[in-house]
Amino acid sequence: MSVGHSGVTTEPVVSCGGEHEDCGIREVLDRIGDKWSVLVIVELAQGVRRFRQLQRAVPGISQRMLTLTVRRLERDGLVSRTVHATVPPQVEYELTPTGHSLTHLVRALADWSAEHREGIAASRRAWDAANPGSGVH
Amino acid sequence: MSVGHSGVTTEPVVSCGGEHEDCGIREVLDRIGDKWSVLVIVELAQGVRRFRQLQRAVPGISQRMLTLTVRRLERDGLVSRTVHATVPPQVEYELTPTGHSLTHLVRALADWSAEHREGIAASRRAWDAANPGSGVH
DNA sequence: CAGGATCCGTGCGGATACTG
DNA sequence: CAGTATCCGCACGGATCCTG
Repeated sequence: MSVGHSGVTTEPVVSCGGEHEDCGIREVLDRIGDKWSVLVIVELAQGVRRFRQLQRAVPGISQRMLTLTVRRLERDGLVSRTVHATVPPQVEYELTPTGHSLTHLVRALADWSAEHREGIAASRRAWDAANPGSGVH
Repeated sequence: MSVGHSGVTTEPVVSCGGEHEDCGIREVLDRIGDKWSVLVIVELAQGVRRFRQLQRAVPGISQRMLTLTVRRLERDGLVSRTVHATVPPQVEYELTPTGHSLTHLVRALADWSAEHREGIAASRRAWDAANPGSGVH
C-alpha cells in the first residue's frame, strides 16, 4: 500500500492491480450504475424488444430517459438498434454478445440482493432505532 | 410477458420472478451504485482501515462523502465501525460477513470491466464518429 | 484524528409539448 | 410509434469551517 507500516492487510480478495487503483469498476458503475440501465438490460435479456415495449416493461421510466439509456447502451456496444423502414416506424433493441455477457453479472447481483435484502432491511431498522434522527439514508 | 403474441422471447437468463418485476436489483444498485461505496468496499476488502486511511486510499473522496458512504454501509450491515476511546480518537472500519460476500460480486464486476473496457472504448469511438454532435454520454 | 454543520453549484432525471 | 426539444426541481456531492 501507499503507507505500508502497520497495515493489517489480509488476503487481497479484490486487489485490482495491486496499488490503490480503482480498477475500472468506476467505468462499469458509471454505465450500469445509473437509474435505468440495469432494468433495461434485464428486460432485453428476455429477448428482442421495441421502444414502447421497453417503456411499458420498465415501470417508471420516461421516454426521455429510455431514449438516453438505450442510446448510451448502444454507444457502448451493449445493445444493438435496428430500424425497420415501415409505417408506423418500428425499432428493435437487442443485447449484443457483450451486453448479454453482462446479464450474468446482473443475475449475480439479483441473487445477492434476494439473499441479503431481508438482512439488510433488518440491519437498517436496528440502526435507525439506535440512531434516531440522523438523516442518513 | 405482458403482451405475449409474437415475442421472440429467448431463455430467461435474468427472469427475476417471471413478471416485469425489478427483482431487487434496484436496491443493490441504490446501495453500491453510488459514486463511492464500491471503492470503499474494495479498499476494505484489503483489511481493517481507519478513517483517514480510507480517505487517502480512495483518491478523490471528500470527508463528507466518506462519512456518508461509510455510515450508509454501516446502516446496511455491510461494514462494522469500532471506536477506540484513545486520544487522538481512532475509528476502525471493517467489512462484515455480509459485506465481504459482496466483494465477490465486486470482483466479478472488476473482471468484466477489465475484459470489456477496451471493446467498449472502441465501440464508443466508432459511435461518436458515426454520430457527431449528438450530446450523448 | 474523526467527524458534524453549512453553503452552494451542477447534472440527473421528470414533465410536457411537438415532429416524422 | 419512436423519438426530439425545452424547461425545471432537487438531490448528490464538493468545499470550507468548526469541534471533541
